[in-house]
Amino acid sequence: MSDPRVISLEKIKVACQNCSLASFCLPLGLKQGDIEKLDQIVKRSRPIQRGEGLFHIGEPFQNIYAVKTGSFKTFIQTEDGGEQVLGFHLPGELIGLDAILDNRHGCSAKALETSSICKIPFNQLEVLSTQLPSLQHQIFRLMSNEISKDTNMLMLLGNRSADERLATFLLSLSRRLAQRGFSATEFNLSMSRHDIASYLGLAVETVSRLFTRMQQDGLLKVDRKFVRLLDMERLDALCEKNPHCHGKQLLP
Amino acid sequence: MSDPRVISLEKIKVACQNCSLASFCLPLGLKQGDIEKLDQIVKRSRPIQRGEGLFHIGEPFQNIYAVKTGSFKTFIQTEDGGEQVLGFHLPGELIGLDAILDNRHGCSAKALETSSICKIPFNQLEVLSTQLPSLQHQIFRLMSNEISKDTNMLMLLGNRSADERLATFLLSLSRRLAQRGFSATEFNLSMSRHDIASYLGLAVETVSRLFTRMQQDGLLKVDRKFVRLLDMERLDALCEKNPHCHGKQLLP
DNA sequence: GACCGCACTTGATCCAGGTCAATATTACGT
DNA sequence: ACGTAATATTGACCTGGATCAAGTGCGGTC
Repeated sequence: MSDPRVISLEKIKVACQNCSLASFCLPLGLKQGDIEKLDQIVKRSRPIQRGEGLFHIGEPFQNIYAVKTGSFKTFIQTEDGGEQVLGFHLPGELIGLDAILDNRHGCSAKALETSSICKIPFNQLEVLSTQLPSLQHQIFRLMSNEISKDTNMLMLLGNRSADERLATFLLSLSRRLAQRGFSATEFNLSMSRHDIASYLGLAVETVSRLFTRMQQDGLLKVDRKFVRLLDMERLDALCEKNPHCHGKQLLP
Repeated sequence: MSDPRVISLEKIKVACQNCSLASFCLPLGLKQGDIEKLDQIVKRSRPIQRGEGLFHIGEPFQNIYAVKTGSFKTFIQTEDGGEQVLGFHLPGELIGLDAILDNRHGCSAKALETSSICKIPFNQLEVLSTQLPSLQHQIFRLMSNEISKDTNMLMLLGNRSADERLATFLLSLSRRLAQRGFSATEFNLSMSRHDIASYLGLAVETVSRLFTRMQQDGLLKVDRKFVRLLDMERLDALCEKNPHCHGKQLLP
């Protein structure tokens, strides 16, 4: 119908009503009419290039962000010039929830690839959520999820070996991608080895060695950014062998 | 006036209005009348003995808890019989916020000493907070605080040495106790060495050795559970030397 | 297509902190 | 007061993963 060379503005302006991520994101649990009200305060932005920042630590807090496409990392700069990566954010996940308390961002966020985002002015969201109990409930749920995600991460960093950490990380990505309709066994890592290492509390060299060793062991195949998980069984075993989490999985 | 041998029921039934913790806890920012409404859904409990559990991982989520006196730890049992400690909770801090998402507790909580708590049915709190915007706001703030607390912990576990971790932990305790009107330099550790080690991702032996080494270095004095911080300067230096957090301090 | 720069890999070495084992100290029940 | 169990300290040793130091290969530029 339309010329495929022309970028459709419709695609950028997808409303919450039609968004495929609605079932992970703020609209979950809302009635049709309520989604429309939410939709009116959401600002959809032009694409964000790889490496471009979303907000910087210390900046005043105005908006929370929902990833629409692509991926982001949140991080804190260390004084020696390094970065501590705090999290990776896939479509449907919210960024900025840690800033409510002191009205200032507690970390920085930047795009790992060309991405797009929905921007939601938090004070408007707060007002709206007093009017829509199910919206309030969903915000509570998402914040609660953020908290349990972090505590899982604590478990990971607190008492797991390097290979267990990497396996857990890969399976977490796999699961989140699968939820969003992508392949659970083949995907591209949008983040660098450095980012992965920092996130998992390891050295880059260790991550690199682990990838090659896991490949030798037939657990996976890795080529640059591209990963194919071959033996989910044994990868799972690496993750589950430790904590007795009553069916909980580590990492979101 | 009253017989001192008789335990005053008044003391147990302190209402939010008179509670000294109101400035950390849910009532912060509420008008007098609104505090009274909050007060009506809060259930105050009999004292809880050391070692007694508050809730157990996997149990259905009904209430959130605010520590009134004493202290608690939250933790997850590992299958080898050990525990991973997720956090310590002082008066005015909330427990259970991670359970909202899947309506089940994601960790267990138990008292570290004889303690008392306020129990708040979460669904009633949710209803009330749609009516009281400032209550909703305070819940958002407290949850946000929980998130940034955890991300700070990630930084700590991700890239800090053992002595930096212990120093950070001690100063965090010190600051939180001072906020609550206790001494910043002298206090009792209600948790065991084991708990501290688990929380900081270290071995018990390491924690023990660190205490003695820090004592030799004149940083502090430790006798069993009792700690006196002697050289705040150098303890601070141990914490701040690493991350460039724009004035943020690690740990709550 | 040749040069450059950066991300990644691989190898060699080292050490912080874990593990194992032997006391020491305290808390607690009888 | 005593015995037992839990908790904490101390010492000796070992190892996982950090650090240091070369390579290697890919993507971008002119």
